[in-house]
Amino acid sequence: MKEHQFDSIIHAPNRLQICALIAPNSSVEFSVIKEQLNVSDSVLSKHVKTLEDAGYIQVEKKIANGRQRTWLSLTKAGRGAFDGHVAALREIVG
Amino acid sequence: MKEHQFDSIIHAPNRLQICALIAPNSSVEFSVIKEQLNVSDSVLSKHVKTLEDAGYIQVEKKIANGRQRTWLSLTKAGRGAFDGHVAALREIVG
DNA sequence: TCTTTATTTTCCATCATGGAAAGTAATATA
DNA sequence: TATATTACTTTCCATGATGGAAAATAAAGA
Repeated sequence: MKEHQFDSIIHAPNRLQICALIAPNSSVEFSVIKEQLNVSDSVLSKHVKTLEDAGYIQVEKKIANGRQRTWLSLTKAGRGAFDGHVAALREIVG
Repeated sequence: MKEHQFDSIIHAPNRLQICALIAPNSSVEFSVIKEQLNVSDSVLSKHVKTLEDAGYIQVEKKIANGRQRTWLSLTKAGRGAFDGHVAALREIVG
């Protein structure tokens, strides 16, 4: 059963981009996404939290050579929701 | 020079669908769109006004056998903005 | 211990969106 | 002609989304 479910959590412009940036990778750094989206820390942090609360992304803090960095990855549910949303968009716009 | 401009006026779920429903046609009836989107009169009317104010759609009242009906069509600017937005989405989601 | 780095959370203001109800304009009906 | 009906439109109101700035927090380094 293929999903083609429009998902308003994912549809929000910044969150669509966040998911799209993570999707091709296993995980992406917070700071990298922030730079790509060109948004403030607080804004990105809030969108990340929204996606995390939805169970769509997983947040991991890794400490590599003294620096703490936050890595984001799509959960299985998140990947499914993203793919489903993209499918829904394709269905809408043809 | 092709446009691939993300357009937040068009991105809103209902308006994306409104544009997508009109796009393949020269014009579509208000009531048909309302039925497809399953929204109230007032909601559709307001989204139509938003798109009209943006210069994206043209609203025409036609009176056919006694009944007034409103027909919606994309303006040239609207079609360009819609195509551009779809292109932007494709660029984002790959 | 005091900083610095990397977020996170709070505060605040604005905008978007939606439903319900009232308003409008153009007929149709009694 | 008065009233009703159809097809939206606009207003009112309430809620939720979004963003920036600034304060708060946590972990590691000097």
